[in-house]
Amino acid sequence: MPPASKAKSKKTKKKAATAARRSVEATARSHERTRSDHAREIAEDYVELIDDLIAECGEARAVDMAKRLGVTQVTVTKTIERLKKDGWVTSEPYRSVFLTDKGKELADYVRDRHEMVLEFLLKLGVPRADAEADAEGIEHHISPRTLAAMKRYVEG
Amino acid sequence: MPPASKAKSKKTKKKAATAARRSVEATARSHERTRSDHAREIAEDYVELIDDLIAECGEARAVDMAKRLGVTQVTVTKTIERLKKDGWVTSEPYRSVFLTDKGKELADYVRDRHEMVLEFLLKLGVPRADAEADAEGIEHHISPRTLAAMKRYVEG
DNA sequence: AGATTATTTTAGCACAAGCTATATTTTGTA
DNA sequence: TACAAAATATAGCTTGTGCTAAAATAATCT
Repeated sequence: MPPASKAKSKKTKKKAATAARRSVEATARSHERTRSDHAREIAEDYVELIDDLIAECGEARAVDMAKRLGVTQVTVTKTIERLKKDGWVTSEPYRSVFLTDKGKELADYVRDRHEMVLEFLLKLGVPRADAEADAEGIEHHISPRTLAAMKRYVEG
Repeated sequence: MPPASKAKSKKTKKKAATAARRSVEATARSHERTRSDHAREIAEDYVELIDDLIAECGEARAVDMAKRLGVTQVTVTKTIERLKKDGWVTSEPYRSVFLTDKGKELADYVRDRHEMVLEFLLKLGVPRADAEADAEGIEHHISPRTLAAMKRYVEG
């Protein structure tokens, strides 16, 4: 549990400074992003997983996705419906799931980004277990420019 | 739009390698985390904002929170109810919102982490606008150990 | 082929976060 | 002090992601 309850003095001044530094509009904008991008994050996770499963097993079946994602197969099916609606995947009843071209593109991008973030954290000195866990969480929020900066750090 | 459609060759081998490297259990575990931590993220955002508003305006009112978060006041009210239920804040009808001790602790932790992540990205060479946007997204997923590594980088 | 097993679908529920429209309460001012 | 404006609350809807239980379909194995 992070909140370690220490270092609570002389905070007030810092607070005001922080708040003043960024415009209200910018704050609202980024929070808007945060809020509604949850669906996009899930799409990214699914699409990457589907691509993995096709590479490993030759096909992506709901039951395997459910196992890997730690959810029920019903949840997978429903989400797949959404992804289909949004043009990331295709699937026929009782058949496995395939990526559209758009979906493949996303999967490739997501995988590269994931690997880069992980490498970056490792090189930064984060223990492997934490690095893997954090990479899962933060990968969705890494902009192309931040990704580029990470690449420079890893390669440089 | 990130997926840039290039570099799609010789991916297949890499995919299998990636998938094999991490255990199925570990993957499921982290996805579980991803899924249900959305509520925690929102709590962190609200708590930090409430703390900011109290520091700036003397009190945290729903209408100001709504403005900053880019949502309606109704949404704020409902979320505040949830936060109250979870012990982060207190509030009386038609009055402003206050943090519990637990809420203050969280706010302090979150603010420090946010500032560290932002400083880190800036030092890494990410342009300010991107750094600020990305910090909002990734801050919730930074474990204490990754935070420590960032601190070392910034200070070292 | 037929029965069993595995998988997928359907139906129906909960909860969180979003919205609009409307009612209520507080606040500020003529 | 009463009235208008501002803020908050309530009612009721949507969407997305969870769940369980039960029905339908596909696969498998004598």
